[in-house]
Order: sequence, then C-alpha cells, then structure tokens
Amino acid sequence: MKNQEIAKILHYIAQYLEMDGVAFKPFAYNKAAIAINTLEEDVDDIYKKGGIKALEGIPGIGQSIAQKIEEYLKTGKIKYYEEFRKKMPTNLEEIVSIEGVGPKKAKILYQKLEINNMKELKKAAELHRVALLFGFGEKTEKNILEGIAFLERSKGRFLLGEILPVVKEVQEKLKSLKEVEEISPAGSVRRMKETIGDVDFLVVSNNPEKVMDFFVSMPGVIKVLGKGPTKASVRMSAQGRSASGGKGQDFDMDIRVVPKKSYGAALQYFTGSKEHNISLRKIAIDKGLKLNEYGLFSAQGRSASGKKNQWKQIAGEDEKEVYKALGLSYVEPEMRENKGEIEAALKGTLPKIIGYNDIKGDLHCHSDWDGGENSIEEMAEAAKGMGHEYIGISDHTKFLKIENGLDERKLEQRNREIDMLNLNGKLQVADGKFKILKGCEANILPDGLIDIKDEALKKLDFVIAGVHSALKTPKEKMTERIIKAMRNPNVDIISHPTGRILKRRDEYQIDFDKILRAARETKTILEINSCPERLDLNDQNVRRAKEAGVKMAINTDSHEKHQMRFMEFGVAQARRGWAEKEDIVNTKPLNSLMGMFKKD
DNA sequence: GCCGTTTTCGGCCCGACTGTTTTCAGTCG
Repeated sequence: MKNQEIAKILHYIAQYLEMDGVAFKPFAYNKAAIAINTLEEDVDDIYKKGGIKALEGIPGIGQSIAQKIEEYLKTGKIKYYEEFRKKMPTNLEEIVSIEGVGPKKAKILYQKLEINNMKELKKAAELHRVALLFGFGEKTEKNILEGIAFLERSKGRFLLGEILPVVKEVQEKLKSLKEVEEISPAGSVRRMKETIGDVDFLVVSNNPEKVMDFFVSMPGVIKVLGKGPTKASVRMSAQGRSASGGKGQDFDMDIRVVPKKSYGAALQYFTGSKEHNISLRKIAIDKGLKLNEYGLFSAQGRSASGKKNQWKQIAGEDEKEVYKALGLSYVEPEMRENKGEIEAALKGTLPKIIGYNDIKGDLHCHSDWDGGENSIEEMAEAAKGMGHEYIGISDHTKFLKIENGLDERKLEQRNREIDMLNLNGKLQVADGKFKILKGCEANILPDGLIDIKDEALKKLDFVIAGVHSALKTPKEKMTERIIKAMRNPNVDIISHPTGRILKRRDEYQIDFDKILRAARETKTILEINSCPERLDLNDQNVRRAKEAGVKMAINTDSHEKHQMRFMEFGVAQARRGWAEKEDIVNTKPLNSLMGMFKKD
C-alpha cells in the first residue's frame, strides 16, 4: 500500500509551495494528500484497474496530481518534489513540528543559517543567532527553544494510537501459529498508557524456536536486535504509521516465551507498572511468600539447620490466581499504577470500571456539513456497525471558518437532513430504532460567550462547546471563560477540556478544581476525547471528575467514519481514571441519556 | 491545482493571535 507514502510527498510539496508564497496550490496539494490518505483502496490498485483517468476520479485529484501519482507508481519518485528537495534539503518534518515554526521560517533558517534539522536549530538559538534574523526576535527564539524542549521530553515515546494497530496485527499473526498456545501483549501497551516506549509480547509455546523464527521475519521488521531460544527483539518500521501523517520513528518490539505454569505470573510481572509490582511484592513478602515472573511461591519445610527454603508454587499459571492468592481482588491492567489500587484491592473496594463494550453511542462526530469526510448517513451507518444505538452529529459552528463552521441557517438545514434520515426508516435496526441526535460543537469565545445564537442551540438535542482559540489565555481568565460557557443553559458538554495535544503542546492553563465545581453545579458533562493525540481529560482528571461527582462522556471527535474506532482509547483512558459505567453518560440507552442533558 | 445546480474561468484558505514590523507576515486551528 503506497497511499501513505504518496500522501506524505503531496503534503511536503504543499509545504514547499507555501514556502515560496504560492497561493492556493498548497491547499490543493494538502487536500489531495488527505484524499489519498483516507482512501480505503490501494492507489496502485485503482491505477492498475482504471489508469490515470481513475486517479482523476478521486475527489481532490485532478490531471496534474494524477500524473504525479502515476509517476510515483511507475518510478518511485516524483521529479517535481525532488527538485524542491534539491533546492532545500532540510528535514522539513522535524523543523515544522516545532511550535511556531512553519515553512516560511524554515526557509529563512535554511537560507540564512543553513539549518537543516532540530539539532542545528537548537544550537543556533542557544547562541542567539536566530533572534537576529529578519522576522525573528527574542521571543520567537525563546519559543523555539521551549518548543524543542517540549518535543525532546516526549521523544522516544509513541502514541498508543500509533502502536496499538501494529500490536494487534502482530498478535493476530502469532495467534494463528499452531505453535502458539497463549499470547498477550504486556507492558504499557496492556495498561493502555497514552504513550508507549516499546512493545512486549508474552507467549506460551511448545515450539519456541519456531515462534522466534517467525517473529524476526515478519514484514515490517527492519532489524533484528537479538534472537535467542526464548527471547527475541526487533526494530519495527513505523513508516507511515504516525497519526499526524508524518514519518514516525521506528520502534522496538520484544517477545518472550514462558512456560505455561508461569504464564500468569509473567504476565503480571511484565505488565507492570514497576511501582505496582514493587507494592505487590511487598505484600507477598509480608505474607512470607515470594513473587516473581515465574510464579507466587510459599516456603516449604523450613529447615532448622538454616538450609535454604524449598519454595512451592502456589499460583502462576493464571494471572487472576496470583492476585487472589495474595488476598487481593483482581486489578485491571489499566489501573496498575500504584495510585491506591492495591489498597483498594486489599479492602475489596476497587470500583468496577467501565468495560470496552459498555458504550451505547458516540456524541461527538463531524459530518461533511462542516468539512468532515463522510455524510451524516455514512457516519450513522458506521456507528451502527460499531453496535451503537445512537450517534450525535456535532458539526463545528461558525467561528471556525476553516472547519466550515455552520451558521444558524446552515445548522437549520443540517437539522432537517437529520430529521429526514431519522424518519425514512433506512437506519432501522432489529431491536428498535437507531437515532441520530442533533448536536454541534460550538466555540467558547475569549469572553466565554458561545459563537452561535441561543435560539439555534435550543433546537438541538444537545450542545458541545469547546475552546478553539486564544489558547494562551491566562489561567484565571481561561477558567472564567469555560465556567461562563458551562453556565449557558444550552451547553451540555465541554469538549477536550484541557486542550492538550500529546507530543505537540501542553494543556492550556485552567483551575481544574473550579471547573469541576462549576460542572457539578451546572450539571455540565466533561468530555473524554478519544482521539489518540488528545485523550483529554487525562486519567488523573477523570479520577478527579469522578470523585467530584461530575459526569463524563467518551467521544471520538471523528471527522471521518473510521475514526469512530478511537472509542477504545477513550474507554481505556476512562478505565485508567477508575471511571465506572455510571460515570459515563453515553453508556446509557437513549432515553436515559436525554435526561442527562440540561433541557428536557 | 481543483472544481462546477455559478461549469472552462475565477474562486478557493478565514480570522485571531503573536511578534515583530511602523503597517504586516507567519502560524495555527
């Protein structure tokens, strides 16, 4: 599948054109890149079947780009792009990933200081050479250094959303081997942490060598870092796997084969977290037991002569048994951070956290009305396919012009389309009717007002409001701004409440305790945004919200139907924040859900 | 460079914010 490679090149061409100040073309190239990236079919197949005419049939692709795609499919290169690269061989992706640096600044940095990558830029900024450039200054230089520091902090870690699809693919492949009896990912992947360092698999097998051979020769393996009889380590190519469409770094994957009788203990051990395991081991020691990756053991026949104890395994094949034998209720992997879960498991007071199948609908989905990829009907069909009972269409409102935000009139027209779809019976399902809810994602303006008239909001089933501008507003003002929006009787949900983007930017400044108090008082729901780059609220904030009695909704913020699969990441985040089914409004059937919104 | 219920040209990608600039360019959502 060459789609992602081609999309990437088109995207870079857009950046080069932007650099030269060319109007409109960058937009066309970017649009084409997105079209190729979201294509379900292999571009190569489309070309083979229908030639260049078929390529031109893809929306956003015209004669010129189709020719370039053809050139790539035939020769593996696009001359037009190579020319740009010759003129400026900068690692563009790296440079423009720094907040505040775009194509034009990148060009000046290259031309004046011959800066090709982040390392060189950092050095130049530290020597105060950047501030002297035309169009730059003290503050820009400082921002660049801060931006680089932020990127360095998140370096070497990958978004769960980038990694999990690969993990599942590999897991399925291994599972299909007759030599593999048991398999599970371990480590932070199993704990569903928002970012992942590397991937671990545990396997039970009667023929470990066969499994090792298979593992090191899988497609995507670019380097074998080590291979023994029961343990192997490989570097996987992350080509085209980055959620942002960029190159992505390569990541490491380990596999180890353990004896069946130790599988549960090994799973426990390698799942971590380290802190959780240390606490667990302490409990074992207090009970006179020993816990390691091979099992839970009790001392047998302690000899008076001071000879070594004989250890007898009392648990280890099954992970749940390990916890049970230690006197703990089972702790779900997502909760194993030594943040009170062990104490609760000892007392038997662990909450029964929300399950991955408890979600009944997705309330934050964009349609083609606001520039999303799919029609309302397609989104609804996808929601049905996920087993949902309802979907909330939450198109952007007018302030977000670039996202084709809808004004009052367009929103009204969209509402009529939803009414028709709900009435025409096409979306009928076996046990009752599937329902499309009328929503929107309105903007909380800097003064806390909503960017669209209350009369328009009143006509909707529910309203999401979110901050999309003036992200650097000072803490107190930002807090007031959001609270003011929550006091609007039409606003039911606050989307991505802290605004962070993983690996790209920090949260905006808010007093979260004040937000929680206001949410509770105004019965406003806070969103857990499932987008792998957001996962906002984060686990700690989910837990604080739950403790404060604030309800949450787990939404995907899908701009395209496949993104509805992101729900898994949001549920994982909720689980990591100890949320129960009761805390999440979209676990409720439609009737009860409607009662959670402010208006009846 | 793409597109068309405005169809082969002319519109599309807007507006806020930041920082640098003295009248505006670049970045971001």
